[in-house]
Amino acid sequence: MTQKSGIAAVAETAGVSVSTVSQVLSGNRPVSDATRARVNAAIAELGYTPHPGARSLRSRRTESIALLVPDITNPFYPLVAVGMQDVLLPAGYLLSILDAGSQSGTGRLLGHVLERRFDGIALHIDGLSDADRARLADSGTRVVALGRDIGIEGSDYVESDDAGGFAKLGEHLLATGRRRIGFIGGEAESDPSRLRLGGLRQAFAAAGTEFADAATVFTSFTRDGGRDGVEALYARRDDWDAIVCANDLIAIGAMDELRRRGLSIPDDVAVSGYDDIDAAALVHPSLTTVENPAREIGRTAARLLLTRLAGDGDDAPTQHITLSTRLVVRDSTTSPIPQER
Amino acid sequence: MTQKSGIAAVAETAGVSVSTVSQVLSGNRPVSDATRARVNAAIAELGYTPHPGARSLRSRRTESIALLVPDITNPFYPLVAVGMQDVLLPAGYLLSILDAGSQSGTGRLLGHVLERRFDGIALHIDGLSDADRARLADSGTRVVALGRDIGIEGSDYVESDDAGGFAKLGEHLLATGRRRIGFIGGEAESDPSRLRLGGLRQAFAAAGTEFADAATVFTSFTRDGGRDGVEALYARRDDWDAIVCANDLIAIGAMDELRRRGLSIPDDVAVSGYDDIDAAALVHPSLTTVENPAREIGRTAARLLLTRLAGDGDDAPTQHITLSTRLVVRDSTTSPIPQER
DNA sequence: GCATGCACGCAAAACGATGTGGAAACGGAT
DNA sequence: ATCCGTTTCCACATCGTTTTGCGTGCATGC
Repeated sequence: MTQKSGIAAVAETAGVSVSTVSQVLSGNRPVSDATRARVNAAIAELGYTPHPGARSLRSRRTESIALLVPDITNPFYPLVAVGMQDVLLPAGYLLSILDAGSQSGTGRLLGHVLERRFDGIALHIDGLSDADRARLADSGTRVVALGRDIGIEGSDYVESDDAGGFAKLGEHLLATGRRRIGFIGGEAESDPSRLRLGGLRQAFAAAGTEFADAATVFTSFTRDGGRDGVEALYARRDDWDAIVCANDLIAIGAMDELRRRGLSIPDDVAVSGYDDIDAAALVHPSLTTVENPAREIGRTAARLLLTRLAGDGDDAPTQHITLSTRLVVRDSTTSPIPQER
Repeated sequence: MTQKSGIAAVAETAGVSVSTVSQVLSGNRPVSDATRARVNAAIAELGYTPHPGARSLRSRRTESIALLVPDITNPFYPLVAVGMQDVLLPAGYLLSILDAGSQSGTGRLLGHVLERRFDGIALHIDGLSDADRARLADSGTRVVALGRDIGIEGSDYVESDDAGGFAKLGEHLLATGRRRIGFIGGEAESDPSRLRLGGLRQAFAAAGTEFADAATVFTSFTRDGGRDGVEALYARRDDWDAIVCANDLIAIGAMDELRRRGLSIPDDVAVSGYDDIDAAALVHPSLTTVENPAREIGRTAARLLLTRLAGDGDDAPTQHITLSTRLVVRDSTTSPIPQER
């Protein structure tokens, strides 16, 4: 008893060759029904599982995909993950969610991720350094970007219509008489923050309304960021009548801080967010926000990756998909000031 | 130009043998400083990354660990993940978060996970079927269970002192005069639900107080579960003065449904949760709950796994760590009924 | 000057799969 | 019976590492 292991053991108990077992497994070549049955019986009997290392060594594929997010405790990202999994699992891929811990943690984690040779990587990262971009590009790994273009040759991306959503938000603020608007963005000058602010400006421009130029501060996409943002804004002036935040977590943090300062929401100042995470409907007052179709973003990204992985070609042109967003008006912006002209 | 790839290419440009390169990489054998320097230079020049498949093929290790959770959109789990990552990343392990989608999704995902041959698996799963338990056990993979014992030989587990937390909660309810208490648990008869309920009963027993035997219903650990739970409870009787929920999501769902029925919280009925997720402080009224040290659970679990993986022995006895919990009293249980005796 | 011991490197054998070129077996047509 | 085309299976090379067991060359102790 030579105690073979792996596929060799299966081959032995089935009384066939190693390659035949492999054929049965992969279906790459036809195998007679009788042999196939014997092989399958042997596999079941031994409880055999192919070794993924050996397999990927030959096939250069791992059948697994990574989702790299800046902060898994932001409830937006788990939804994206679930969306991706909706599509990937049925296709036989395993999705690994990797948490960079923060925007700046990306670089550290990227090394680990590339080493693992995932077949594809979905990135929801705002500030990608040039060095990291280069590492990604010549790793040859398929990349799909979420939320913004990542600037890598041949990598598709899917985003939400941030500008459109904020334009609708702008109209709404306008209609309720808000004029002195502060904006709290996420990590330094990140594209999403700018895009969102742009939509807002555009709405005011379209209405030809005078617009006390939105003061903007950049912090981080967290509750703490929201608190800091409010402090920074009120250090400049204290007559804001609306504070627009680049995501819901910031908005919730901002509300904490505004309340601490004795301001009433929405009577003194309106607050709005972005994403429409569950908590947006739970806070008091409930938060006006723009719905960001997280799960659909995940699904779409996964489909883009699968398409690229299947037709293993760089042939197809880069795809860029924009999902529409929806304004969700709640209490944090509604009640006041229908006057002024 | 034979165009070697991988370690062989590195060996060639450094002018050493393949094994020497491997030695430099792993540090398993001493290498002279001069050679080490040349090898490292070659590695940098070629941008070489070891192939993880080939590596794991020989070494039988993947340096990656999986965390399997029932529902990644429950904010409790991302915190656990972050805690694990705190410990694992510095140790050179990559953590993959895998979402089973639901308690029942576990089995489906488990196959995928075992195929991938992670070095270790952290499981936060309540109802593990016997078949799955068997698969896990004879996969030989190191397993650490979170929240409860998983019943696998040699697998450690870390849990929170659920019963203790609920005992404190019980005293609190008692002190505020609550007597007719309903309990909404998670997935059918799951251990955590029972444990938590047990702590509650114990507190009442200790006080020698008459206790309208807690009616219990089991649904799922989600907001929807909370709504269903309230419906089920009120189908039995309608004079509850407190509803204790097995986690915060259930509690939040329950509050939605109670409010829909025109009941006032906490005046008509008190509501409590478990976990102390962010949302617990955000809902209105803010939710009394028991703090579950998610991040610390993650850290502890990771340490247990690492210990097992390092001293590759089944020698050490099974470890069982209980983390203490803390009652967090907020508005959802406080105001009313300090009378009666 | 000769055995002895160290420090370094190397060659070669795994590890467990995939996949290609052929060989054997089998029929059907001539 | 011979020939030819299919079908079905196998041997073998290959993927990129890790890991032993051995050579070297050099300083050391006598």
